[in-house]
Amino acid sequence: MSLFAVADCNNFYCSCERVFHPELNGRPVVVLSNNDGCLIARSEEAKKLGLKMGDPFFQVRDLLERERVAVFSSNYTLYGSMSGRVMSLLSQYTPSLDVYSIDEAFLDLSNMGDSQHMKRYGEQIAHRVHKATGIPISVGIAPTKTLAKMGSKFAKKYKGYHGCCLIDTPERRQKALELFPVEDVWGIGRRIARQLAYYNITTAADFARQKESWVRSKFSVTTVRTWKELNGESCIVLDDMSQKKSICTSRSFAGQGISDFGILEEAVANFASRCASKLRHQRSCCQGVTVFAHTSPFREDVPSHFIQQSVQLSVPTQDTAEIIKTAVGMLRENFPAQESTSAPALFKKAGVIIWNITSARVVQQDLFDTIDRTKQKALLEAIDEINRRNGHDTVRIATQGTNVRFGLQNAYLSHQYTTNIDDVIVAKIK
DNA sequence: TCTGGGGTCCTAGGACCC
DNA sequence: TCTGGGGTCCTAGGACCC
Repeated sequence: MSLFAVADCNNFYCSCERVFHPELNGRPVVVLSNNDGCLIARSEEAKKLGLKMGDPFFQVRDLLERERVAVFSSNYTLYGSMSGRVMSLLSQYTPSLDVYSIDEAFLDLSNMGDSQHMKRYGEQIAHRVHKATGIPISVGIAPTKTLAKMGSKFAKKYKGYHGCCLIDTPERRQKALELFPVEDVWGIGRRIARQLAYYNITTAADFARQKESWVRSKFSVTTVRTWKELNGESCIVLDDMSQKKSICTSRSFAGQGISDFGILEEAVANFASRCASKLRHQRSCCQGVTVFAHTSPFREDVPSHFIQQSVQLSVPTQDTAEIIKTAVGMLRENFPAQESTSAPALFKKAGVIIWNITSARVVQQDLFDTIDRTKQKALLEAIDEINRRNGHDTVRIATQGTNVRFGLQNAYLSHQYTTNIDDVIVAKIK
């Protein structure tokens, strides 16, 4: 009999900031996206003020000030490091840990004894993680991942669970399903929830009660799997997520946007370089490269422009220079010619995606290849090593430029408490 | 004025082949 | 006027996730 736990960090980014600002406990806190664009994390107090996920910062700024909400720019170095601490602790409680996202992981608890003891086990996990890292978490335990996710939401909502909700018996499952809105089920998004509402299906129990053939006829196999999981049949398998099948690096640009080709080219070169670096980090090569750039989708007063082009390379590569050259080449081909009469396109966001990813060990050679791949590999390894020691982009390709003119806006950035020696908190003893 | 970033899987439809 | 049938592969777009 299968049994899974999911451990979910509560309002993770906000909790990370609070670890180093304990005075913010009990107060509303929000964390902003890149460029301080919109809200991507809210503490419970902030949620109660009516602040929504994705709210544009400039629209809620007055409210934030009025309610004295603590505001932070996103600090991914800090969150990544705190996530590592949490995951490392969780791994001690299971033979098999699946890290699902920066703030969430599944623990396989199958064949680890009577499920009745698991309630206590889950509480221990929650308690230990909180005590050791300062991050509060919610644990859900059930025979399927979808039910476990449901459990973690109950554990988060009701303090009485002491951090862990166990949904093991059919009776408990039925009760939980009845109390749970179908749109909150893992795997049911806005679109499907709307269709279900049309059939008067509003709770998870309503959905679970339907016939499998009906679900199959109306939705895709993914939704059928969700339905099975709600009925206690475990069928969602997470594959290894450490080896990405596509890698994307993209940014929005602060302010008006970019109209100058040279600056956009430099940005794209840097995105391509980051992609190549992530690719080598997971010891892979890619054969597909996509570049895109577009104007703001929110502005109707200026001309909109979308650039997107992909290409398949003849030989899989992990070379920074080659990926930059490919991406920048496609950008140049598609960049709109400036007409003196009209205003230039203001590009607000751009990015590079690499795909068709394979292991670096088995690269299919091309008969007509003109590059000395062995020599190139040695060069890349040397560059990665220098950048690893001295900070990334110490050595870079000329197209990447020397100054970051499209720099991020992050006015409310906290320190690198856990990864930079100069930022480590100093304790004062009185 | 100011609206994130990075992924996965599924499906429909077109291209192409015999 | 009538214009096969079946299969595979690829891709774009949609839906979902955090």
